[in-house]
Amino acid sequence: MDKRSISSSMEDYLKTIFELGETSVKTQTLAEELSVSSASVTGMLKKLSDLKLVHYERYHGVSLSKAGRLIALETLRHHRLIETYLTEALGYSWHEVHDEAEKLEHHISEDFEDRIAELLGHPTYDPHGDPIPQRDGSVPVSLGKPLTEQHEQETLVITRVKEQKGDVLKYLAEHQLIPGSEITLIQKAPFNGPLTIKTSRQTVALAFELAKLIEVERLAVLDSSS
Amino acid sequence: MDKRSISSSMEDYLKTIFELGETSVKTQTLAEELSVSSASVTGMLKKLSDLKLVHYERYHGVSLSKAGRLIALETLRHHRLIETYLTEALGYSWHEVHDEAEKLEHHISEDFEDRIAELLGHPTYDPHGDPIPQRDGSVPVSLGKPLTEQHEQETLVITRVKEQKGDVLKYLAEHQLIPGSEITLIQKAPFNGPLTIKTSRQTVALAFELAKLIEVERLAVLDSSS
DNA sequence: TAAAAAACTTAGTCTTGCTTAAAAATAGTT
DNA sequence: AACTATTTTTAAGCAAGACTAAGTTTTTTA
Repeated sequence: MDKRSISSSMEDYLKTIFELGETSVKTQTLAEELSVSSASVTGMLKKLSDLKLVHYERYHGVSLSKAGRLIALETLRHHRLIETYLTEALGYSWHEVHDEAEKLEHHISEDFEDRIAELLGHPTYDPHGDPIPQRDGSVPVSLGKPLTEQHEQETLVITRVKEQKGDVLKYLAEHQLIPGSEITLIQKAPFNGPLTIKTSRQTVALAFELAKLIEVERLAVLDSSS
Repeated sequence: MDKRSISSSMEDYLKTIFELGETSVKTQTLAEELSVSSASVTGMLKKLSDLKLVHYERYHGVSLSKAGRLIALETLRHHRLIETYLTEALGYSWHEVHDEAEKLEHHISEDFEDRIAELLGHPTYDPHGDPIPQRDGSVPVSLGKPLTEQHEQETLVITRVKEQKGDVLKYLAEHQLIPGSEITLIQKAPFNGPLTIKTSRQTVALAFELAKLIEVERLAVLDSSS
């Protein structure tokens, strides 16, 4: 109940559990994601469990409780609002915002949150196309599907890029692979091989693992009525 | 040398030592200012001394080293730039900015600092009239003198209000007692009694201790040669 | 289905920054 | 100059959050 008793560290754990999926999350996965030892994760999960923020059963993974989910969403909202604000108001490039937001998300007040949300016109997606959780705990839907699941020759619009690493994002931006861009999937090499993509400017080949992180929507459905 | 090894707590100590005066600062004074026990202060001073950030002699107070002073100024620069930014860009009132800045000052990057400084036109004073240390370590001069040192009947301009408490600041703002305002010192009661002040709107009486925190400049010197 | 491998937890430490209580040094007073 | 009062420091310990090493439990594999 008392939000003041939740540390930055706890917020990071809760946020990460949320991001790793609605289903049960394993100790090791969390450890890797948070760059921390498994033993540290176990220790923290016990603490979060005592606070009723997670459902945790020894040896069997963890998932968020209702209360924990709210804190995760709040933290994620901070993160994504800050990323949006840095981009829109302070002229950051999208590959520069993650680290700054990662620190600030734990230290802004609700008042600050409200003010930047207001100033940005209550955005629903951040510069990466990630949905921004709303104050009421709802999360805007993401209609896009991974690029890897699309058919060849289809014309698509990028809706989201689920990558965090600055250098990768910089590379993608240099090739116009950002939300809103129109692309055509030229070829998918077999055995999870690279995907060849045509942008407005050029043709690029993307590793399967990277393409999986790019979500797209079909530009227009033309084969059916109207 | 490695700035990453300086904690938020250390930054607060250094900043506070700086604010408490160029001269040697006592353990107890620091303890009160930081809301911490004297024993904690002693412990931290030993650590800061090992890092060569302060000159500390047991039982005889502490002062900043050159390196410590730079960190204090950097922290103070963050604080005052953030206060200015919150006021100018996010519509905060001056009595709301302190607490927010107090948290954020430890967590913004140099990049963020540069961007907001640029956006604000490299300001030299914050909304309270406090000088904003510059990146090179210089501090803009403050020419004002405490209201308590002025003569009666003098017309003055407020240049600085050295108060932090939100409720007091709110009260002062409601009476136009903010930097830039023109006032006349009507009367100084003897024995450090209250001061009577005329603003553009009304006449107010201020406790001596509060008036001491208000710095002013004479509006114009008319008695000497052009 | 039992042995080997992998994943997870427990136990014991470390660091930071804080606390209280007791001891030591400085300052003030007569 | 000595005694008391004040200030400061030392000592011991706590809580958070991390670590390593060792011990369990679960899963995989033969």
